[in-house]
Amino acid sequence: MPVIKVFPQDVDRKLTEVFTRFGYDGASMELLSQATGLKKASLYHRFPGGKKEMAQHVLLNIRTWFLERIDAVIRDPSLPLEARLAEALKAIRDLFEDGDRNCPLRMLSAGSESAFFQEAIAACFTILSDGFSHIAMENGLPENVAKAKAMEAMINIQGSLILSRALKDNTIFGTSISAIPKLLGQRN
Amino acid sequence: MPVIKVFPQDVDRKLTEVFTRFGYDGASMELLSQATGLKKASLYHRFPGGKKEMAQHVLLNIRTWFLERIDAVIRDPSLPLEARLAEALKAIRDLFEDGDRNCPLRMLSAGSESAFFQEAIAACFTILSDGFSHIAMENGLPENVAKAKAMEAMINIQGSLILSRALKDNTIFGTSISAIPKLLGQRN
DNA sequence: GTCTATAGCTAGATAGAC
DNA sequence: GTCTATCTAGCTATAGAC
Repeated sequence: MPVIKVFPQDVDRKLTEVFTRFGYDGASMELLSQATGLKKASLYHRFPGGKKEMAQHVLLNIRTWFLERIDAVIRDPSLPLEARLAEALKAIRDLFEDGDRNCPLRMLSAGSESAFFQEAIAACFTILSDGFSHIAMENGLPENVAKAKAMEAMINIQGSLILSRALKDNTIFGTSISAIPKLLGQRN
Repeated sequence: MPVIKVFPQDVDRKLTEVFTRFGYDGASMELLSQATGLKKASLYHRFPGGKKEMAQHVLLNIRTWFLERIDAVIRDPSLPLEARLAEALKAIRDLFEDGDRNCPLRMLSAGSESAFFQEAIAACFTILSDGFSHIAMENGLPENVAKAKAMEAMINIQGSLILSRALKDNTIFGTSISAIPKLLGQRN
């Protein structure tokens, strides 16, 4: 009989899912308990700080995801430049399920504890921004232009996701993602 | 002694403010009561459907705002084309307080009743989209291009607002708004 | 480490006086 | 039309058995 019945990574996945779908205020302990299969008292055992600590933990996992699936890929010397960006964008499509899934960073950046999460959220966006900048500079753009284009790419991702979901049309998201390589100076 | 102590338009403003700052789930009846200066029972007298009806009412007001401050301005024949767009963009800067204020449409598009509000939110975005398209076509762009550029402009507004607030840098929002006239085919 | 049970509070919502 | 007072259900969080 194992002591840990539910694996931490499964709990993490489910917590992320609930916060992403319902936001911080909408993610009740009851929902989090049902999704993870752990009773509320068990969740408090793993996260003594309660809901706030769970969300913070989710944000740390997302940061790790950005480091592994974006930053590391974009700086992987074993891949050609175009393939690195293609893989990073593939990861982003997966993260947002081609427009079906909300952005967890955005969902946690609103709500009653948003100030508490601000730093962790900004850190994730900065990883992405630096990655896109790196690509743009490798594509020959000067640093200030590369940074502006990287910001534009992030704006397109966030904005297109919102409009895709508001207008129930995922092609908005798909089109925006497809335009990013050219935006970052990639020549076809 | 007036029967109505608090004017409806003041109540509407405060309700909008609370929903915009805290989102649907974060906007408690207590917060809404304190902000409006009306006790909870009085709010229920004005909005028998409770919080859901208040948010729906807020969305109808926003739709009116878009019709008056965006649609009417953009189609105002007494103004030159560039001035119409400039005034509409000024209204948008005001609406979002140059990046300090969340988008009420976005804040209501997430949360436990998001499906209920979806149609009203999409209607507002459509007014803006049609207005931007109109400008772009008047600037000589073909319809399909105009529609794509209009969508891009809305994506830039929503995305830049999110990143401005996440990174605490309102120049992101300002820069994106400034770029919209050129995006919609305006020649300087 | 997980559970049942429950405390203590706040949520949305209502009754009825004025 | 607004209020005080209150209801019930849900919330976050904890105590203590196993």
